[in-house]
Amino acid sequence: MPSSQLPDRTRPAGTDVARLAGVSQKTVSRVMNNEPYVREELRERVLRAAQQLGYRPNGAARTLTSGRTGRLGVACLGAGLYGPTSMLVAVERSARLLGYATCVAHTSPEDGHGLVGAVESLLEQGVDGIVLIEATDEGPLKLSTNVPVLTLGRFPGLVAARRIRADEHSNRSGHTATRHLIALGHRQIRHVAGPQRWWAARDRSEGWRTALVEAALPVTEPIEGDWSCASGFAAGSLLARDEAMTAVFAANDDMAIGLIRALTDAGRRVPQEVSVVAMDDLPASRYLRPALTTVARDFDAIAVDGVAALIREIAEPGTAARTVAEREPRLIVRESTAPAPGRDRRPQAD
Amino acid sequence: MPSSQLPDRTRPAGTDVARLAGVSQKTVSRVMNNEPYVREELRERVLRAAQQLGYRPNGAARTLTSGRTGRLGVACLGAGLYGPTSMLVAVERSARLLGYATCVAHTSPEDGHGLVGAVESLLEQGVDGIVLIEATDEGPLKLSTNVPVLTLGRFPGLVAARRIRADEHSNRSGHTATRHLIALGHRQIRHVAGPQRWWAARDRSEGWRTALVEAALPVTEPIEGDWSCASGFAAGSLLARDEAMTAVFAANDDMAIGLIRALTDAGRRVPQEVSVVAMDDLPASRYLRPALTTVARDFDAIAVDGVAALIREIAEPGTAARTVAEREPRLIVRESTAPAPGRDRRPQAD
DNA sequence: ACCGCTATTGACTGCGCAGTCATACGGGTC
DNA sequence: GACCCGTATGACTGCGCAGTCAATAGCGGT
Repeated sequence: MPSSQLPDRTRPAGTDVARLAGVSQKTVSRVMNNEPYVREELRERVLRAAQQLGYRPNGAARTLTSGRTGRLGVACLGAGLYGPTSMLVAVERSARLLGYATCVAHTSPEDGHGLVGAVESLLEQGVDGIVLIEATDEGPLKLSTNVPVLTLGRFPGLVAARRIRADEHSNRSGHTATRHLIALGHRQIRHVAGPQRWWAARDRSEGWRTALVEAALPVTEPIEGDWSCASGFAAGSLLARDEAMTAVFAANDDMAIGLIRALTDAGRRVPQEVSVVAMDDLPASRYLRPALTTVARDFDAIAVDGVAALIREIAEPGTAARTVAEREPRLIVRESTAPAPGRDRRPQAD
Repeated sequence: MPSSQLPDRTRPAGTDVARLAGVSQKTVSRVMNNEPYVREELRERVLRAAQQLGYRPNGAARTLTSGRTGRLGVACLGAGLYGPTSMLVAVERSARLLGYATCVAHTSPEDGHGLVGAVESLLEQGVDGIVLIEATDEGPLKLSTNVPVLTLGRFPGLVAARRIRADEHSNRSGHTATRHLIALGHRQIRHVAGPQRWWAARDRSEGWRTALVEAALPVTEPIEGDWSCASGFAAGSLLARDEAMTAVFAANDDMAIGLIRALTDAGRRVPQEVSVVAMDDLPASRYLRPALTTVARDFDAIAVDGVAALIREIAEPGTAARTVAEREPRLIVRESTAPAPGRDRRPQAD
C-alpha cells in the first residue's frame, strides 16, 4: 500500500483504490466513469476508498487508452488585445461548461512563433479540438491533422481537414461603421487601420473602402496603426492636419481613444468638428468623454455556438454544421459621432 | 503500415517511424528527445521517416512513462479583467518560452466553480505546476497535491505542500496611491473599492485606510464596486453629492473611468475640484481626458520571475526560492490628480 | 590476446487506464 | 432441466512512449 501514508506522494492509481475497496481495477474504472452494471454498494465502497486515498484518475493514461483528451487547444493572436482576449475568455467558459479543459497557445509573430507553431505545440500536447482566434497573413496554411478546427473570424488560405467556421462577418463591421458616418453627412472620411498583416484589420479596412466607393466618396490612404492607443495617437497627430476631413473610422476603440486625444490636443473638437467611430465596444467606451460610437461583436454568443459545434464534431464526426454563429455586428451610437459640420470645405462650420 | 496512406488517419506511432526508418522504436524515441548516442546517419533517417509520416510524439504516452506533462495549469479569477488577464498572458508567454504549455481554468464563483474546482480540474488534466492568479475569500483552502503552486498575489488561507509566492505587494498599491493624494494636500479622501470578496480589493482598501490613519485623516466608508466601469459610475453618482470630498482612490482604472464620468456629469471637474487616482494603468489610461494618475504593476516581470521559479521547482524540487518578484508598485502621475483646492470646506476654490 | 572503456543499438518492460471478453449468477421460458 | 437473457464482475490486454539493461562494436593500452 504505497500511497496510504502520504496522500499523493506518488499519486495513487486505480489499482490502489481497487485493493482498498476489495474490487478489481476495472470496477474502479467503471465507477469513476459512471458506467452501469456496478452494484450500488460496491460503487459507494469504491468512492469511499478513492476519497480516502485522494485518488484522481490519471488523465494521461485515460487519454492513452481512450484516445480522447477532454482538452481543447486555443491558438490566439494578439496577447492582451481586447477582442481576442474576450473571445478567449468566452471560449474557455463555453468549453468548461461543456466539460472540456482549455489549453492556450498565444501566437506571437515577433517571437517567431506563428500559427503553425502554436497549433503544432497544441497537437503535441494532445487536444480533441482546436480553436483559432484571429490570424495574420502567413500565406497558405495547411494544418495536417484530423483534429477538428473551429475558426473564429476569417482565415483565408487555411486548409484543414475538418473545419467549422464562425464569425466571418468581420468585413461588415467596417462597412456598418462607415455607413453610419456617411448617413451623418460626412464626405471626407479617413481611416485609422489596424496592422494589415491581420485579416481582421484588412477586412475592416475593406468594409470602409467599400462603403466609400458605394457612396461615391473619395477614398484616401488609410493610416496604419498597430491596435494600440499610442498608434491611434500618432495617427491622430497626422490626421489633425487634414482640414478637409470631418470623420474617422478607427479599426478599434483603443486606437480611437488615442486618436481622439490627439485630435482634441490639436484643437479639433470631437464630435463637433470631427466624428469618430470605432470597433470593439470596450467596457470603458461608454463612459469616456466623448463616449465612443462603436461597433460591437457578441463574443459570448459566437463562442458558445462555435464551441458547441466543435464539441459536437468531436463527439460525432460529420454531424456538426460547417458554419455557425454568423452574427451581424452591432452599431452602438454614442457621443463621438455627430452630423457633419456643413457641406462646404471648411470643417469649422459648427 | 497503417499510416502510410492517409497521414494522421490514425496518428502514426513511434513504431511506424521505426519500421520505415529500419530502426527500433527506442531509437526513434532517442532521436525525438535529442538524446546522445545516435549516429548522425540514423538520426537523419529517422527524422526523414518521421517527416514523411507526419509523426508527432504522443503527449499522453510520454506523460504516462515520464510522469511529466510539460503543461502548467493556470487558475484565474476575473475573466476578462485587465489585471488578471494581463497576468495570464504574461504567464502563458513566460511558460511558452521555457517550453511549457498552458492550460487555463477560469474560476467563476457565479458558476459555482471556485478555486478548488478549477485546481481539481487542472490536476485531473495533468499538469506539472499550478499558477494561481487572484483569489476571492473562499475560506481556508487546502490543496491536496504535491504539484508545486505559484501564487501571484496574496492568497491568505491557502495551504499547499510546495508553494512559491510572488507579487504579494498588493497592499502597498493602495497606500502609495493614497499617499500621493495626501501629499497633494487632500484631506477628505474617499475610496471606491473593489469587491471585498477579492483579496486584491481588500488589500487596496487596506492600503488606503492605513495611509489615512497614518496621516490622521478621516476614514469614511468606502463605496464597493465590482471593478466595472458601470459600478464606478454608480459610485461617482453617489460621491458627487459629498461636497467635502476632494479626492478619490478608485481600486482600478475602469472604475475610475466610470467615476470620473459621473463626477463630471454632475459638474465636479477632475482634477480641478476632485482628484482621482486609480490602479492598473490600462493602455488607454494615459490617453484619456484627463489622463489617469494610476499605480501600475509590472505583470511581465512578475510572471517571468514567478514562472521561472515554478519551473525550476518542477525540474529540481526544493531548489527554487519560496518568494520571488516582490516588485514595488509604481505610481504614474498624470492629469487626474492635482493639488487640493484650498483647505476650506468649499471645494470650488480653484 | 586481453582488459577497460566509450559509443551505439535494440529487446524488454511498465506507466494507469479503458476495451474486450469470459465468467457467474438469478430468474424467466420452453 | 436445458436454455436464454440481463446483470454484475474480473482477467487480460494494449495504447505509445521512455527507462533499464544487455549486447555489440571499435579502440587504445597493457
